[in-house]
Amino acid sequence: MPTASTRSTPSPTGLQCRMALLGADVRLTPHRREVFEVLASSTDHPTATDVFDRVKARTPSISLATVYNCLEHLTSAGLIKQVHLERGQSRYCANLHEHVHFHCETCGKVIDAHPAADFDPAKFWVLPKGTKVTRMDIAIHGTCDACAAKS
Amino acid sequence: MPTASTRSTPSPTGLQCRMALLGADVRLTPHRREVFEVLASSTDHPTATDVFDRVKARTPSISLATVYNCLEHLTSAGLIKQVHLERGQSRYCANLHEHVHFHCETCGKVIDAHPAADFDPAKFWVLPKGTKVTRMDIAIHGTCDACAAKS
DNA sequence: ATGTAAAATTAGAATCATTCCAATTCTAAT
DNA sequence: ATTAGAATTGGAATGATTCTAATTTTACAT
Ligand SMILES: [Mn+2]
Ligand SMILES: [Mn+2]
Ligand SMILES: [Zn+2]
Ligand SMILES: [Zn+2]
Repeated sequence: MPTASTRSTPSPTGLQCRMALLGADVRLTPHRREVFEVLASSTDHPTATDVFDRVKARTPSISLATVYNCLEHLTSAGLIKQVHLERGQSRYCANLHEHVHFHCETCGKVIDAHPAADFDPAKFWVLPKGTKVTRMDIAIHGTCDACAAKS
Repeated sequence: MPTASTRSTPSPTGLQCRMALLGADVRLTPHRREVFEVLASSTDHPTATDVFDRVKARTPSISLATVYNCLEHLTSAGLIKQVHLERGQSRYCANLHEHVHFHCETCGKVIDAHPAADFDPAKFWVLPKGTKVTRMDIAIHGTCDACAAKS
């Protein structure tokens, strides 16, 4: 008869699926789980302190240093993505599908934008022969629907 | 007969042409000229302290605060561009042609990459109806020709 | 030329996201 | 139960950038 200490986790989390899928090996501590859960249930690309505040609601003892640490480990394992806009604080994103970020310069909202079906990015810019491209970082700036409507 | 203090500037600088072209109005102080000259003769996207060091060679009395100030004024007049790569220090670029930046992750070099002739960026990502795009920020990461050859 | 107000320049202090550090606590395997 | 390695913690350190308040320079009117 399973006791509290031996019961298995309630259900495979998105995190576990993700780890299996990616063959990532990070120790899955309770804190890292919490940080991931917060991020996976956010669509607004929170900063480290945003994540800190949200995790704190459920785990008041966690420290900001640990949040930074968790975000760093989850990121380098490829389980989440770090997002940079201009020189603002780093934001984090749990969406692993190929996508870019739209930033509304009026309200500050950051939303995901996915590439159209027929999109091959590498061929649109002229690079010196021999250059190897590994990754592109694309941010689109403008005004979101709601803000555009207001003006 | 023109004296040293009244003689006109030797020749229209790139900066003056640029100002006329853009209808920009910034006071053209000697420091701002120097900062612009340094940038216009660089292809490596120097940081503020890089610019500081280079200007200092010709004008040893200039301060870092002034360099930041000049870069800020030139940027907001649209005479130069500020460049952001990940969370590194801001870099600056005097190339006003539409272009993106290639960053070699091995040697750190940053080079300009211009769009292919038939390029219309706005249509490649799916954005919510009503979104207005004003600008895109694109960085390409990888290995430059020289570094790729070495490995 | 001289005086005046606005703008530029300066050194140094302040800011603030992030990283580092050293001490403590937790975890997993023996 | 021991023990080594990893995670967590609070607080200090870092470093690019911005701010401040004093000084100097500039543009313009007298
Ligand atoms: Mn995203
Ligand atoms: Mn450039
Ligand atoms: Zn908006
Ligand atoms: Zn290189």
